[in-house]
Amino acid sequence: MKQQEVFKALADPTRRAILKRLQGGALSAGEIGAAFDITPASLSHHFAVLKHADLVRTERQGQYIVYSLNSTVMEDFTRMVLDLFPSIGSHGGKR
Amino acid sequence: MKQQEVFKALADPTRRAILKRLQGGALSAGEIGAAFDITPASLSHHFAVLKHADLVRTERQGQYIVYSLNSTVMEDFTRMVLDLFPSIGSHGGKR
DNA sequence: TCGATATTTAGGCAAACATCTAAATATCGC
DNA sequence: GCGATATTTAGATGTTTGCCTAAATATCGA
Repeated sequence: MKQQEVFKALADPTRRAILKRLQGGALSAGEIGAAFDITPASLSHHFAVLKHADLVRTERQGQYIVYSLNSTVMEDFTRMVLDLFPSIGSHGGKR
Repeated sequence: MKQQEVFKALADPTRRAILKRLQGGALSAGEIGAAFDITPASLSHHFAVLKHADLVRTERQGQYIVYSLNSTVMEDFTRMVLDLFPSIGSHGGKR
């Protein structure tokens, strides 16, 4: 995991909201963008950051490009946070 | 918890290293800074960011200013990450 | 193939950020 | 109180970030 890239990616509220939206399942760039008041170009920039951090995956489906979460990196990140903040480490555990 | 402030604070590797160092217990600004190759002024800036995010507490002890972790906010943050990335948590529900 | 739709890339700009030096503030030991 | 030590504040500088508009690329449907 590119730890630094992941932290930087998560530092922006729009990108966190994108990840939240993707929790319900894969969505095209346009479907994601409908919830945000920024231009498609700016959205695309955010997608690039998330992709560079390996937090999302893309797949072209015809006319659309579909984004989905990369749960592997997200799990790695969660574990890393638990390591940085071990006070809560007993919480829940792994599955 | 000031969620955005916490994410921004954690986006910098020096600040994450500071938090790591504090896991062993409270340390003065100088003791923390000994591990980093930046000026005391820059260190102080990082402390200010961490403090603004409520991740650390300060207490003057005579000549020194002693920093310690604020475990409450760190636990809140960890829970929030588990909520953002529910795949690993045992309690993915909202709060 | 043409025109419409979806998305990214390129280029530019203002705001935010990390760092530095210099100066200010606070406390200690003498 | 004075000088030394510890830390913060102020001001400046170069870099990064996030957003925009305009243009490019890819795919679809007729």
